Amino acid sequence: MSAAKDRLRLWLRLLKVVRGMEQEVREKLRREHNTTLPRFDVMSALSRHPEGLKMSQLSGVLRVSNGNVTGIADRLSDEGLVERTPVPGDRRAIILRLTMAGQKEFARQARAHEEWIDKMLAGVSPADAREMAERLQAFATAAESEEKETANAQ
Amino acid sequence: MSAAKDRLRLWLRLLKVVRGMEQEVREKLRREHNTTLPRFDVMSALSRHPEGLKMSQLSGVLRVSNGNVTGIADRLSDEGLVERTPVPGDRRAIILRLTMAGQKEFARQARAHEEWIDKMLAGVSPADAREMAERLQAFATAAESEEKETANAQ
DNA sequence: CAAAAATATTTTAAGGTTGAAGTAAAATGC
DNA sequence: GCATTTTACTTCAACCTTAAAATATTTTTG
Repeated sequence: MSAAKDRLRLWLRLLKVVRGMEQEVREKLRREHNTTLPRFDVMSALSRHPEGLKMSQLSGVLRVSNGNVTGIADRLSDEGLVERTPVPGDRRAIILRLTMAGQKEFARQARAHEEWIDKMLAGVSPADAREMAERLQAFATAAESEEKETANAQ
Repeated sequence: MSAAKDRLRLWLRLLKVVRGMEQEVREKLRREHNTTLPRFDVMSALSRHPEGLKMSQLSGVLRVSNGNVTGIADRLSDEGLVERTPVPGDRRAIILRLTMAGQKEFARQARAHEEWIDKMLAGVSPADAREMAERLQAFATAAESEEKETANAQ
């Protein structure tokens, strides 16, 4: 009976902590790097795929809509941080890739980002961090399989 | 040295879990209740304050900008779910309050919301939920005092 | 092969979000 | 008391976000 309340309380706490930290990251990105979290996320995904990603792959990885990525790519492209190149053999598709300038800029941002997080979570010991990460991992996979089951059940 | 990496990993995991759940909640609110998370949040805050809240109190509680609440209140008001009443003695201020219809509608939504969360976190035992909530609480307060210290240091 | 279906992306409309600028009213200071 | 500052709120411009519609291209199918 109270299980639901305990879980709800956990959820509200998670939401509060994550939103608070996220807001701080957004503000620092804006003030210190003149960018936004969605832009950072896009560049981060691209930096993990130096060969570039198709628009649809990118929106898949980031779990956002296609149209969303279009707009962000437009703006990053205006600033010369990413480039669009055609996919040989499929004239519908486009590959998005960090430019040299984009790689450099992202490296700077990522360094700062890691420091911010380290400071924000300074109260969590590395061991605790590893343990909690593992537990969250368990949720995530459990939640996903649950989701699939529900989807299949319909 | 690797402490920063451990904390970063924890952060990315937290972000992933919370974003995933949040997205699911958003979608369910949209599809099953024809509303949005920000609207739900506003109504939730108002339901905890039956006497109503001034616009500025509301944006303070929700930690969003003033202008933000204005827009959401406009739309909720159009649908008759909240009402604005003047504050006697201060013609600048406005009290926002759930209407009867708003209270009823929010009660429905909150019931469903609690169930969704309970299902999503079904893999977490009540005891684990309580323990994690407590730990997160510790972060939050630690992070806040850290923030204040940094602010003071400048 | 031509019609139909599927795929990749962009555009659009509606809402959410912010910081900054604008308006109005109240409080403060001289 | 009146000028200044502060407070409460709204408006604005820019960006993020989505689902749905529109475009263009490729694949499938009859």
